[in-house]
Amino acid sequence: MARKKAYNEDEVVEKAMRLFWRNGYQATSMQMLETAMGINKFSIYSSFGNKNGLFLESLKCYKKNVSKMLQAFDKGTNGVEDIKQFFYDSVSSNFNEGQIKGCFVTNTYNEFSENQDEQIKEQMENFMNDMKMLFIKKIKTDKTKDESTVLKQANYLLLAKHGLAAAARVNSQKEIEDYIEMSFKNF
Amino acid sequence: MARKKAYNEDEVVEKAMRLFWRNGYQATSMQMLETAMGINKFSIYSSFGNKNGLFLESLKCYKKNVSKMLQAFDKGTNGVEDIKQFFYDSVSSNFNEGQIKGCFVTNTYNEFSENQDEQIKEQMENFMNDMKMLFIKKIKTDKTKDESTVLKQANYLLLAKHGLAAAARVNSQKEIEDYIEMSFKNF
DNA sequence: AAAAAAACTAAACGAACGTTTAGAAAAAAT
DNA sequence: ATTTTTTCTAAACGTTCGTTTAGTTTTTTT
Repeated sequence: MARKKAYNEDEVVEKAMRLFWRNGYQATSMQMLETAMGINKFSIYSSFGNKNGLFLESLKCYKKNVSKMLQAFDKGTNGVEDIKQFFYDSVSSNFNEGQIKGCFVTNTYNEFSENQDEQIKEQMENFMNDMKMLFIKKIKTDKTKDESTVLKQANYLLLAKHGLAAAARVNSQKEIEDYIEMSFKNF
Repeated sequence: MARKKAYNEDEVVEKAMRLFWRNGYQATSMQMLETAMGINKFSIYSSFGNKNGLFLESLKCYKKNVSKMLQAFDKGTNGVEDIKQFFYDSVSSNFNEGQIKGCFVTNTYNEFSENQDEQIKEQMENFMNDMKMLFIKKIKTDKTKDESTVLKQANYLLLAKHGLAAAARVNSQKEIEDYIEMSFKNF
C-alpha cells in the first residue's frame, strides 16, 4: 500500500448522480463531472472505469437512496392508500426551489429505451420490478380482488407512476396533485 | 433565378423528422441527417439554417401529420369515448414491427424540459394546448359537469396521454391497453 | 456566347467529446 | 534514507461534433 485516495468514492458518486439526474447521460460531459465531483478525470477513470461505469454506479446510488423511501412505504398498513401517499412523497421534493425534478430512473428510461447498455437495462428493470411487487402487495390487502384484477391495477399504477415522474418535470403542483387524485379515484 | 433545387424541402424534412423522432435531438448527428435526408450538409444549412432550425421544422412537420388524426377525432360525437379512441389510435401504430415508438412531442418534452430553445418550447406548448382544448370540448359534451371538474379531468387526461406516450416506448401491448381502460374508468 | 446566380461537392474548420498517458507528488515498505 | 507503490496533475490523444468555405456544376439571364 502507498498513497491514500483523497476522496471517498460513495461521496463523489452521489455528486455524479445528481448531475446525471439533472442533465441526463448524454448531456453530462466528463468535464462537467470532473468539476461537480471535485476530482480529476484520472481519478474518475481509475475508480469507475469509464463514463458508462460511473453512470451505472450513479443509478445504484439513486436506488439506494430511494429504497429508504420505499421501505417506509412498505411498512404502511393502509393498502392502496399507502401507494397514493407514496406518489405524493415522490413528487413532494419537486416543489422546493432548485430541486431536481422527476425521477432519475424514469428519466433514464426515457433517454435510453432502445439500444441501451445491458447492465443499465437490468438495473432499471429490477427497479421497476421492485416497485411493481410492492404495488401488488398493497393492492392484495383487499382480499376481494382476484389475481388478474390485482395485476391489472398494479400495471396501471406503474404506468401512472411513470407518467407522474414525467409530468413532475414540467407541470405545476396543482396539475400534479389533481392527477394523483384522479388516478386513485378508481380504487 | 438560376439552378433549381434537386430536392423538395417538405420531403427531406419528413425524413429528418423520422430520424429525430427515433433518436432524439442530441443523438442525431448532422452526418446521420445527411444520409437519411439524401442531401448534402450544405443544402441542409442553406434550407434550414442549422441543426436547431431543422429540428424546429421537423416538429412542425410532425404536428401537421398528427393534426390530421386530431381532426378526425374532433369530428366524433361521443364525448369522452372519442378521447379514449384517440388514445387507442395514437398507440396503435406502435404494435407494427419496426414502427417508431412513442410520440415525437412527448419525447422532445422529456429530452429538453429545462434550458430549452424558446421556439421549440413554444411549439410544444401550443401542441399540448391544442390537445387540451380538444379534451375540454369533448368532456363538456356532458352538461352535468361544472367548469372546475371539466378542467380537472382535462388536465388528468393530458398527463395520462403524456404517460401513455412514455409507456408506449417500453411497455407491452397488453399493459398499454390495460392502462387505457383503467384511465377511463372514472368517466 | 458570355455573364450571373444559385445549388452542389467535398474538404476543412475549431471546439468539444471520452479516454489515455507521462511525469510529479505523496505515502508506505524496505 | 532509499526504494516501491499508488494517487494526482495536466497535457495530449484520436474522434466526432456542428458549421463554414472554396471551388465546381448547372441553369437562367443578358
